[in-house]
Amino acid sequence: MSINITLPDGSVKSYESPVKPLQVAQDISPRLADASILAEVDGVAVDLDHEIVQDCSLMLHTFKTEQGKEVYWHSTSHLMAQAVKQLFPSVKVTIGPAIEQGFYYDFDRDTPFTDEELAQIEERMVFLSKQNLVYQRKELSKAEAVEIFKNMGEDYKLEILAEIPDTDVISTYQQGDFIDLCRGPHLLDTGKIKAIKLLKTSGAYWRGDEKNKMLHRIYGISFPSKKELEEYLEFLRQAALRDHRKLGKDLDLFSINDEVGPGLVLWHPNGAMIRHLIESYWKEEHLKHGYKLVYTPHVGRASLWETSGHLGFYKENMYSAMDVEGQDYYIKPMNCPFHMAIYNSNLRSYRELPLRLGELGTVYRYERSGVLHGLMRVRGFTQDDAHIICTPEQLDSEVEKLIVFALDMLKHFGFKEFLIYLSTQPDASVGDPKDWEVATESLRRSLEKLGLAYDVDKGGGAFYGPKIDIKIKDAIGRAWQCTTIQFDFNEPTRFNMTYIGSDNVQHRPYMIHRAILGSVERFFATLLEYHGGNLPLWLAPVQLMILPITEAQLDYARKIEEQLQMRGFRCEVDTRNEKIGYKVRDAELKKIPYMCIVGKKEEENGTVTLREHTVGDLGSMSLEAALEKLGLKS
RNA sequence: GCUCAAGUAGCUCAGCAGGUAGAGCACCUCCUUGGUAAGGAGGAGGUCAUCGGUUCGAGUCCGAUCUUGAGCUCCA
Repeated sequence: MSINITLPDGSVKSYESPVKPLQVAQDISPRLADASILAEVDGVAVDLDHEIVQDCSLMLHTFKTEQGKEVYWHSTSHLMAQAVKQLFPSVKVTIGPAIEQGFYYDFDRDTPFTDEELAQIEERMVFLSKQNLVYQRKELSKAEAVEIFKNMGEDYKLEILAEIPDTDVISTYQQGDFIDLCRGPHLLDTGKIKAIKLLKTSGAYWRGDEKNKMLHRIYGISFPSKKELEEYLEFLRQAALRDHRKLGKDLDLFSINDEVGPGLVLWHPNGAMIRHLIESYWKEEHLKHGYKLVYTPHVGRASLWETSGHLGFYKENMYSAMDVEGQDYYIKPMNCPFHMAIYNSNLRSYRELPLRLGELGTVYRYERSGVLHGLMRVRGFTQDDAHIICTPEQLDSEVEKLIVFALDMLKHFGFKEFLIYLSTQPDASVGDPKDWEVATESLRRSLEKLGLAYDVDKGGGAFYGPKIDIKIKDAIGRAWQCTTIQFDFNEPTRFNMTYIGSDNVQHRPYMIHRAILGSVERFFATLLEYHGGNLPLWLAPVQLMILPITEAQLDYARKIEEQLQMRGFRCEVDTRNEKIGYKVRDAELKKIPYMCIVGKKEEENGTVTLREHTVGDLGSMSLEAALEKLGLKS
């Protein structure tokens, strides 16, 4: 009898007796064996010492793959739990999964972990990793597992066990004196974990439910080499430099003021200029794409919000009512009811559809104080909102056009990587199941037709319709949701929206609620972080700073300024009585894309010397030549 | 909202066994008129988040409130 193992490249290795993935790796190359973390046998993740007894396909994962990292970090979280239990025996362990970047483990104890304790734990982890403790898998019955964790007094593990069917086989992993309930797989031994860093602590509710006890969470990360850890820590430092809150302060773009109120943004002149440029571009593009721009009020009567349903399903996000001559008015958390009202202001014909109503609409939502975050999460923000009202026949082409429009617009701002999600019907939802089917399929068809890769978020749609979300990938890998394309089966019915078809009969239109940038605030923040504050020329609030060498060139500098302004460039003259090096440094720190240096030589020759931000001197040239250079970049 | 941490000059931060508040940068004035990332001198600027308490005396200790940060939960 021989066992044939098919490798990912299609080649087959044969063995005469049962074999472990580690041995197969060893036979391919010792380096692979050393780097391997787990194996996938016929698509099932297993430990490297799992015995293969029959023909199968085999794939080995190293730290390079997602699964490899996940297992590596998961094993490290066990190591951390072991260290914590050794140092603080009275602490109870709960759960400790791998996350996107690293891992965490939640512990139950009275006080949070201090920085000193963190260092202590880290030290113990390093000590334990050097012991090369083997992660031993054991399979047992539920009753046996309950017995073990009961003796250990690990109540949380018992709670998890209680939810597992009695007949299931339970697995535990033990390294040294530490045993944990775990499905696995895991690393072979703790020695594989070479570089460890515990990053931060925080509170976390047991099972993520705020009614439960607050546990103490420790976040950490680990790598197979010190070098990789160093690189990661450097990456974190770079991320901090790109934080839009820091850039916003450094570049004087916006502020949030205590007295004005948390989550309410003040746009300073430079930030406002960038926003103006974004919005102008947005409006132009929407007009080109057949949208009609509208403006709507910031408040509306209670009855409007009753009709729309917001007072029913969105009330906890709305500010309390204000009294106007005995009537309740609410500040708007969304723009849609107003757009619906515009639609309903006339009897509509199918000839008018699709009707695309767009607005940069400022909305106010109550956000719990703990969730506010710079411009990413605020209480007053402007959505680049639009509602597309169309006939069922127009649905596909509208969705398709919309996706293309959204991606084109995001690309224009420099973004290159996108994550696309299709969210389907949740358990609790309104609308005809047939409509859900039609709408979801329309979304899916469009994505497929455009050849876009997407993930399905099953049951992740809004209660009123399925949606497509596009998230932008940051230069440092973080994803931020911008575009959302949502079907709405709720409001057309609630507002009794209709159109007269060619058959002279009233029909209910389809309605798509969409935002491409999402909110101007969040988009602005993402844009800033993505470019690290070095905005492309067309978005720079000041595109060019004119720097006279001495005060003698002030007049010449002003003349250059005038000519540049005439040509539509945003420029300023640094008139301060400072040396050129000082002014250059200042313009560099302000991340102004270009500098125009004018001294005696330039004035005599009627030229300018151009300098590009972060690049340096571009040499002397005529103003025309300089303009041409700038024109090409804009 | 919850847990923990923090709030000192416009910015970045120091200060403490409780004894009249400090630096650098930025700002203002003067000197310097200079060639691509900081020339020099001087000056002004703070009810140490707010309110209350302990104390002869509080930026420093205690409490409450507000705000910020890291998370949890929730979302554009």
